[in-house]
Amino acid sequence: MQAINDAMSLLSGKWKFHILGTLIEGNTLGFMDLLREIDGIGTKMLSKELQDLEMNNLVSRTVMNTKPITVEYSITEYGKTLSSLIDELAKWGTAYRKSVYSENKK
Amino acid sequence: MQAINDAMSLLSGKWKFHILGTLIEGNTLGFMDLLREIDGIGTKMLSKELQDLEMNNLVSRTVMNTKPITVEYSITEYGKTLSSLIDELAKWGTAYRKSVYSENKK
DNA sequence: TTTAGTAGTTTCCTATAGGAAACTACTTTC
DNA sequence: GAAAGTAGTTTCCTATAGGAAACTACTAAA
Repeated sequence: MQAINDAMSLLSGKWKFHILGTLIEGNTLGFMDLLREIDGIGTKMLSKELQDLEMNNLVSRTVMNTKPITVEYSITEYGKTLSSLIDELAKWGTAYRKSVYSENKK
Repeated sequence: MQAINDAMSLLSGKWKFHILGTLIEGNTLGFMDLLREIDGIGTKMLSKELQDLEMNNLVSRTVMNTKPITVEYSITEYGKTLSSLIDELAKWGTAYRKSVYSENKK
């Protein structure tokens, strides 16, 4: 059960799963891409959470030599080990949403 | 990705996964059992989180006709649909912990 | 030279999550 | 009748998570 603590210490917060999920399906995205794709997140949180994820080697950050400067975020090989977990979370969430919906129809 | 929001709205907080994991492996436990098994949790949080989980039909609460009164908490059938998710989370956490350990040995 | 795009950082604020400790209430045992 | 066990609730407090808005800094296009 301590393992759950370890996992959640990296994945806690409102946005981590979102960011990871978006990067897993989108492969590489810029800062603005993420800001647009992740509904409701602001620049401060996105920046901070990306730093967290980068520190833990779940996400890589590459500054591109372009004008204007662009930055590419992508999921690392290590980050990909979370794919099935995030898939299951999303699947469960979908099923839950459906069950609430059918409940409300009664 | 909205599905992740839905899932996390039920599972957010420091203790939900712990409680669910403990109930999945322990089957039925009393309030004091949970308090003893979940390291660090206090009565207030345990009580509040159990109420949340019960409201969402993930955990069932049964008052037993004993003296002194005892209450049995157990995972519901619906709650069991989270088993594989929690398993994977724990597995991932274990692997992560091992990788940090071997990193520190270098 | 002003506008718009890139990628953030900083400041200020508030809501809430969560902890510690004390308390209720009831019963049985010592 | 005091202590210890059941299962919580209540109060008080603080740390932090997270949001809004303004700001930096650089470049290209208009």
